[in-house]
Amino acid sequence: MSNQPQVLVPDTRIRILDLAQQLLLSRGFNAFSYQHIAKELAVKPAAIHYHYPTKEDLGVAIIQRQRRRLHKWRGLPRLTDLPAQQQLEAFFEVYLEHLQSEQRVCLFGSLAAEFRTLPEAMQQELRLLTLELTEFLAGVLEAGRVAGTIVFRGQPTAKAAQVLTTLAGALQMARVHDERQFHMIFEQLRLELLPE
Amino acid sequence: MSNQPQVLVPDTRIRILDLAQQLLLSRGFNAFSYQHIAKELAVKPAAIHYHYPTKEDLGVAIIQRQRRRLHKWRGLPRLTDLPAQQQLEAFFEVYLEHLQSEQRVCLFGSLAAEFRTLPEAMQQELRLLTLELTEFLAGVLEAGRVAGTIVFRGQPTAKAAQVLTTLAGALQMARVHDERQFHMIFEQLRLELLPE
DNA sequence: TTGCTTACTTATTACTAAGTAAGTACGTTT
DNA sequence: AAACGTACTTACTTAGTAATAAGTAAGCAA
Repeated sequence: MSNQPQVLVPDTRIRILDLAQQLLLSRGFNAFSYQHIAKELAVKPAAIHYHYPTKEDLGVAIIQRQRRRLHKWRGLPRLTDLPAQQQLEAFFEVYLEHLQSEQRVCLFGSLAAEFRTLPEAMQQELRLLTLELTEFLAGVLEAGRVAGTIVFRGQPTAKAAQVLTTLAGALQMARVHDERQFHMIFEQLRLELLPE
Repeated sequence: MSNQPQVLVPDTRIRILDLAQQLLLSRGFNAFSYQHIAKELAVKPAAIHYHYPTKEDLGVAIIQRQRRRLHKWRGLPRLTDLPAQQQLEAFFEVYLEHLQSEQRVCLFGSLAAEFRTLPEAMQQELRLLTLELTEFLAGVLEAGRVAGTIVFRGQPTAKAAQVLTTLAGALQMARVHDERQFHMIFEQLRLELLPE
């Protein structure tokens, strides 16, 4: 019996997933390889295949983990106890973190462009992720409008889809240009949704 | 001297550029190869290298042509003679054509995701293209607000950047889901900018 | 201690990528 | 008729790609 933490070096399986996600976000799914991962983690490419037999498996695992994280986050009392406009602020905060993280793109923004080259299972997972995101955001927007703290015209679902694509697009803009472009778009969004 | 049109079969150079753009838009820059183009055009890959020595040259040529088309379109009297809100409608029309064209993505939306894997010259061209687009759209929006036909809050440049990224994101959304998603976002945009 | 599992490595297969050098067919110019 | 330029093809190199098969070292379980 040892009181040494068993996970001083985190599970290779998770380190692979973390790095793969990082590479996916910064280069796209078709522009990273098992060799990239292997080199960085100082293992052989075959070791990656051991944990994720095919690249499709790896891609699906990345999206599924993000979906699990969303489900968990969405249900956190720390979040659900907040009024709608603060839930919206918290949601925006996630995108600001994406911006800071030097990857500057979300899963949707990263995978949508090469969508047609993705394995079917990844396409399906990505569809689910965006549906769940839209559904969540639409709920927040609707509650905020009822409470009089969030302002918009039209259907909550339509507005949610618009806000989501704008945020994804704004992160892409930040990558092509710089942070200032993102903040410009971001503040425009806030100005319209949350006027004091 | 023949009165037969010299370009019954269009220049291979142009056919390559057309097909490469189509492939770029539908699969992304890293997911198409000279072999794809060669097979489709029934020539050898080396023939593509003859016209575009490197893939970077080919990519740059695609973006530059799009910039030239924008410059030309922007200056057309048929467009410049219109009032601002109809210029905006004409601009929207271009994105609706993108949607119909079965590629369902614009150059920005296609290249932003894998931006960091692109050759420097392509990055520079893409920056120029988006700057020119934003500048044009900001002008239209400002004129429309002055004329009282286009409605928005904040700076024209900020609003233009927001509209542009929303349109790009909406096309990506259409690819991941379907046309209905695009129209939802698109109508939301029109509802806000052009209320009757 | 035997058997089995986990987590790999080594070595290889089959394929695709971009790019190049040398040659050729053909129409135009001189 | 000779020379030249254009637009290719043929044949190749170099470097990567995902994936698999076979082997191994360490640990646990009966």
